[in-house]
Amino acid sequence: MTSSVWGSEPLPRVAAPLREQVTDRVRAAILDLRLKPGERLIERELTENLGVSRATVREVIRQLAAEGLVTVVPQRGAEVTSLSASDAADIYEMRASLEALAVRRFVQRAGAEQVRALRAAVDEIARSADGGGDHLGAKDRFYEVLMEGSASGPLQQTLAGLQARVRLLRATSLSAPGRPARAAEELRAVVDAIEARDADAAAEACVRHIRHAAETATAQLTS
Amino acid sequence: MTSSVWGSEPLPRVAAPLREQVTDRVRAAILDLRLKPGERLIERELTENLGVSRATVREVIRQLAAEGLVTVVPQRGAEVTSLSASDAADIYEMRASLEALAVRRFVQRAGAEQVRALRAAVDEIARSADGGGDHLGAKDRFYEVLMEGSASGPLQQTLAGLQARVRLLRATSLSAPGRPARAAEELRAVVDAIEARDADAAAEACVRHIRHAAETATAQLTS
DNA sequence: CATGTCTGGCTGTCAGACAATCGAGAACGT
DNA sequence: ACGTTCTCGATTGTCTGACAGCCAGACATG
Repeated sequence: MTSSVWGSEPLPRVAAPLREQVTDRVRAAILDLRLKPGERLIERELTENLGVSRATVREVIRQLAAEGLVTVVPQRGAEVTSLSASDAADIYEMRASLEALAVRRFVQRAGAEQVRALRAAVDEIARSADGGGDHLGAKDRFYEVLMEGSASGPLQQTLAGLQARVRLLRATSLSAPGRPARAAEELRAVVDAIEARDADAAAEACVRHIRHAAETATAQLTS
Repeated sequence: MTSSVWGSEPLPRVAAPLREQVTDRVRAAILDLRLKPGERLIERELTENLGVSRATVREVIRQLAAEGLVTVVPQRGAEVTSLSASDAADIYEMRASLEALAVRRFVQRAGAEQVRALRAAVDEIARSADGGGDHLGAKDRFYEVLMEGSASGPLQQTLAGLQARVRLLRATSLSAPGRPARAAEELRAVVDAIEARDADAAAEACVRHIRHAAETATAQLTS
């Protein structure tokens, strides 16, 4: 490959179109619960608060709708998606299946460097679990590495959508005492299996992790 | 349920927003290969051919991009997605996982009436396999019933996206001689297990079916 | 032949406009 | 006082027209 001279391939596209910056802003607002589930998104308000035209706002809303973060009701507009308990259960189950797949792909496709990065990420999570540190951010980095290494566009896209929706619940599920530490441990098991290049064990550990997350989350939800 | 008075639930939404009609048209064009993978979608052309404004066209494109049917390159516009062999493999694997889940949900949630409908659908597929009939349409109906009975919004949405992408390949994968008949048989096995309310067996049969489909498809692709 | 320049074709974004529709409150009849 | 109908403001759905910026390929130049 001649690409090794210039770093990585086609060029990761730096200059973000305005529409994407706006999408990110709104998505962040939703995930931070500054916009709460069920709340209506009025186009005019968004144009004013974000300083962009209505056309742009509408494209952004469609984008977020496709990600499942907002729900559009014809002739009434968009509101922040609020998930039913059964939706939540299904989403966790889907995540379990697909992340297991992602982990398998990681074992097949990732290089030694990426395995190291994943190990580093899980260590960071563990550190942030007991003590200080940006736990959410650390987890994000973990998944970033995982997706990068599994090298599958379709998987990445789909899982991103699922994860975003999980985060609509995460604010509650994370609050369970002691959960972060155990989560870190479960993820460590995944990485252990990956380092041993044991795809089956890694996938299984991954499923176990998400099942646990789902349990604590739904426990919070129904209480 | 009071809904039995008025037929089925919230109201299936009859008057489709123009945007959705257009989306359907373009999607159909892509799946029929009237727009071939790699072909560019020029906004102005679409506005003329479809008789709608550019704003509407752009929202449609974003929608299809989210479904994975078109790929947008910043500053260059959209083109029909062309899938790599590895993408195809991943998509089939994802489908296997998620449809297995859907089948499980169907076993849990579907009523006797829906099981009957599913049986009818698979019979229809078998009939269309050897002889005349709309094979594609029959399969669509099968999945429609399956999704309806599994009663999961997230699952339905995600699987719809995957299926659409599979169809980008299906024109080739279906051409394998004798494949329709065996596909019908595999699906019958799924329904058998469902009728026996054996979720595990049903899920397994489902995975087997999609693995086979994936094999014949990729065999065609790499040849 | 390699390099620099120009130009047409598209996309990205904006502003403003108008009809259709929904929801809530006002007006009404009983 | 209560249910029904009417009315109106708020919002979405869609269109038109416009303009700047970017990209690729044609063209000119040394």
